[in-house]
Amino acid sequence: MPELPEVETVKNGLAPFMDGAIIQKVTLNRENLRFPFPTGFVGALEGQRIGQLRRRAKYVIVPLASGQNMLAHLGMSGSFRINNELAEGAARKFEPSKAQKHDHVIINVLHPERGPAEIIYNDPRRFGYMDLFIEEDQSPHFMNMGPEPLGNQFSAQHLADRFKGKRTPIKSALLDQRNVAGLGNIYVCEALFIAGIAPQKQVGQLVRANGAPKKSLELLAPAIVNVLNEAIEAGGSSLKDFKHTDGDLGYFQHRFKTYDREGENCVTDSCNGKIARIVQSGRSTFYCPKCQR
DNA sequence: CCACTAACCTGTAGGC
DNA sequence: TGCCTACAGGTTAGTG
Repeated sequence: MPELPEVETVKNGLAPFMDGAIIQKVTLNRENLRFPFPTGFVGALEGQRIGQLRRRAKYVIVPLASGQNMLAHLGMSGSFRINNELAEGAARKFEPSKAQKHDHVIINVLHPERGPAEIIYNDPRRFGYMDLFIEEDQSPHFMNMGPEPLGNQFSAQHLADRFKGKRTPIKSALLDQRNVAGLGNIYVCEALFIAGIAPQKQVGQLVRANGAPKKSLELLAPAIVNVLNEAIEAGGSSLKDFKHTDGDLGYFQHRFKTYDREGENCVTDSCNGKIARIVQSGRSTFYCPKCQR
């Protein structure tokens, strides 16, 4: 599930309980998720004071006083939930939460203001994973990764540089984390709709001979930024009060213009087209064949 | 290097 | 109710 906006929301939901807290105990209910936990994983975490949580692409990063960082990728179905006495509906005195199916990791933290909490990672499909790293640019997870779409390294020109002379369909190119980090199936469909670009369009066709981005590519970069920012805002509104984060972090409702709307009317006023679904490199693409060329 | 497929794993929705 | 198939928000190993 989680793409950049969801991971940002998860990070923001965890931060009030984890930033500045001490990790008291880490429980692994199995020895691997998608990959084995790294050797010494529990020892590297227990006893550490946590710095300020951050996000890179679809990873939540937990900095530790030791200089190491823990990272978590939620895969398709990963989520965190928080058990803390401040959370709505929780017992007044902190007590361990009832175990649920697919709870794989439990991190007990003690926060100086919010007291003890359990941070529980649940992941039915186990496509998620956790790892440790010291330097971000030396970690294999980040080494070849493209820029943050919400950072200042990202622009239409950056995409033009990556796309020049290539014949990859734009849909696949935007899912490729080396071009731009953090996009997934939903927000790629949404951004292409906003920019009016057909998902099959070959990326080289969006670049002029002199290497400058064509008009539609100029529209795409801000479309990506806007789609992500709006989704983050929608997720953020569900977190306004951390007392309501008792449930899962990782899933929130958002209205999409194309995603999962096969056969429905295009939302563009002047368009009488219907949203189509095609399959590109094994994944569903939703788009309006009339608006997107 | 490029483009595509299969694979990882479990749950759920829909057809019959 | 049950059985079967298709599909799900991500990544990566392998193929040609």
